[in-house]
Amino acid sequence: MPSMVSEKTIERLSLFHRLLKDLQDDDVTHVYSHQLATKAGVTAAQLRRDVMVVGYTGSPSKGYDVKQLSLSIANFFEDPEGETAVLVGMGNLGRAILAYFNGRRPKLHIVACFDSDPHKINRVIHNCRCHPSDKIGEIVSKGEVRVGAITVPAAAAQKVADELVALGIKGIMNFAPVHLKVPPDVFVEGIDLALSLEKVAYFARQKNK
Amino acid sequence: MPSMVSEKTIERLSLFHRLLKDLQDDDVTHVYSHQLATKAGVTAAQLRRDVMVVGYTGSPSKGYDVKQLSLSIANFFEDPEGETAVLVGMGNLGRAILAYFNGRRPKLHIVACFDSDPHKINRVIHNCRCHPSDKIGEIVSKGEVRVGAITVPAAAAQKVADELVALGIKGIMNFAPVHLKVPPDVFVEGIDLALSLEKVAYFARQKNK
DNA sequence: TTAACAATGTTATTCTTTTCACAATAGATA
DNA sequence: TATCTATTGTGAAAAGAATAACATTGTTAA
Repeated sequence: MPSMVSEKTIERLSLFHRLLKDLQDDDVTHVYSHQLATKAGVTAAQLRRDVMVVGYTGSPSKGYDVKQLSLSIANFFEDPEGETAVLVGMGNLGRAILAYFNGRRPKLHIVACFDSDPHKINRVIHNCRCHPSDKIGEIVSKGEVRVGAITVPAAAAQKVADELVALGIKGIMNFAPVHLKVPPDVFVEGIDLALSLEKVAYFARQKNK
Repeated sequence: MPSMVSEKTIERLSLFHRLLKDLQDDDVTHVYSHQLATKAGVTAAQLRRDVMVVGYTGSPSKGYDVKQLSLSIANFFEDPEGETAVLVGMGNLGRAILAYFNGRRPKLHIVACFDSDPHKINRVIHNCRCHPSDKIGEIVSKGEVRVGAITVPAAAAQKVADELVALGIKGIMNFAPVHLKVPPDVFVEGIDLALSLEKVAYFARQKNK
């Protein structure tokens, strides 16, 4: 792979991809950068710059061909058949995440989930049987899954992360409010709801003065 | 108010604040920038730079006084008694968010929640009675609440946002996968789980090559 | 008392990301 | 066909964020 594409750009491309799919559903065939940009909440210049990295090029008069650009982005992302993932931590948040992803279009499918609470073991929640947390290594074979989500309490998160890494997982969505230490070949996206809320509250206070 | 502090800095300060409270619970009285930085997953230089904005200054030999710095950050954030918020959308995610915030330390408390599904109306979930979505304006008086969370389907999100804005809300956590159009005096934090996951999957693929 | 040390506060530098600006271009119009 | 218009692709400039560097300072120890 040539150059490293920034996280921000990947996020936006993913967003554009979704919007383009929506447009396709509405049988729209062409779209201008500023139209798509408005939907995405970014500037047209930014969008064009992002589109550069996928190599697709539009027409000055017709704008972008919706289908072609969508295909180009998908091709850039190169995820063939839908990805699979595991989820550890079947609390309120874990179950919601599970429902969120396994409910809608099965782009990504959570194939196994885990919890340390014996009461939850073997219960089937949203098409997913719950296994004991300490059996991850036995149930999921190494290299089988590339993505994991952690929705356990903060105190248990690092241990879970270590196990996932040992399993060969290369990408982690971490909902636990702690910084995870992982090897450099593992990508961690931290989603800290309490922090986000704190931020919103701060700027909300700022705004009404 | 003097200068505008960046979102990133606010996030990190909030994180430091949390870590400092944990340290206080463990009766730690002093901490060095590099120690705290390690826990937070940032560099010491960055931490020191962030701490500058709150005006507190540590000692070259003892480092930071945990209690004092914590207080300084709290003071900088200037949220007096705990903030209140409303939540719209009592689906899986909405309920999880509700449990997440109303369960733990009641820094922020969700005081009212709403859903358009008649079956959910008047049910009490996690200490919160569910009201009809179209009655927000009647139940919450204008200016009473500054923060709102949106966990409704994408198609309904903008309408809900408009109502919240009319209510005088200045900060929104938006979990719906759409860009919200709001006046410039309203802050929106978009939390798009599908997008985050897409990003994690992308980098996971990148990492194992 | 003074020198050595280790950590801070802050300035300067580097790096990254966004915005600006405009030449190049494809189609529409006369 | 030639001209006009609106949009793209992209280099250059600007803005923003992270890192590095270092003078300053309080404490310890000889």
